[in-house]
Amino acid sequence: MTKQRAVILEVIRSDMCHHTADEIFTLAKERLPGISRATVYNNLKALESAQLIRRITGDSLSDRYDNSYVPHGHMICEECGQVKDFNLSNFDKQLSDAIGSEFNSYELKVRYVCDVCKQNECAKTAGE
Amino acid sequence: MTKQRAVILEVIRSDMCHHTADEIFTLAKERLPGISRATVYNNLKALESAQLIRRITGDSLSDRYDNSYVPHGHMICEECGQVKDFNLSNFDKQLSDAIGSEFNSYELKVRYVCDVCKQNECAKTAGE
DNA sequence: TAATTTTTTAGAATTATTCTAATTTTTTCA
DNA sequence: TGAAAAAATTAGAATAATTCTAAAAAATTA
Repeated sequence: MTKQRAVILEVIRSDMCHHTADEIFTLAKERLPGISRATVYNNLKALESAQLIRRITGDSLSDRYDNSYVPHGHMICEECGQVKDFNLSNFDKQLSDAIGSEFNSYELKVRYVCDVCKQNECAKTAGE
Repeated sequence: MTKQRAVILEVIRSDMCHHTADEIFTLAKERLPGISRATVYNNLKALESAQLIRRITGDSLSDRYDNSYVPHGHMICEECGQVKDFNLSNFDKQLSDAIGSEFNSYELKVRYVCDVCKQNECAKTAGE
């Protein structure tokens, strides 16, 4: 665990946001000005192999990183892009039944419009 | 519906594979040698907006396209990369309950090892 | 401490995708 | 039908995320 790796992990754990590699690079740079982009990418990979974080793909152009390795759902607001976590009870069992096999992990993303944006939408529509 | 768009849609519908944009470009080129990459990308977007196909993100570096717009699960073998479809019954209800809101779509990917690869793995292990 | 291994760094290279501007095709409707 | 307008296509340049490379630095081992 080098100091670069420690800082990267701290950045990811410091809030509930699901940051992109580039955001993590920027945040890590505040504490370790000399850090290089390649180091961030290398360590994100290493941390995922070590099951300390989880990569979540496909929300935007760039991948994001979750501070928990345990699979769970992500709900993504289509208006503001905010990502929240959620859980389904007994989902592992349900999933292995459905695919007829054990599995290693899953990724579940739901696209919706969050309450705040829903209100704004109504406001916008009403104003027209 | 231009002839380029028709060919792209045919390519996607011609088999059960979930092709990448680049594969679709190559396959479309066989039938329409002058077709351009930009046309493929433009039309994949247009076809998705028209709800005729669905983009699936994050399986590999490049996005893939599904010949059905209706959300369903994808099970991805971690060894050979093959993608299969699967369904969960009553999943829509379960999902909206879990997130406490209606949603627009979801994406569910399960990583596992398919039967064929599982056997090969055993064979490999046994041979060592 | 010396030797070896691992990590980091800066920047080049690669890959997927988007953008641009010119051209072609399609559509509209007089 | 045919001129005008709108939409789609093309080739290639531009962009953005990520990976690669080779040299330097740091950490580990003996």
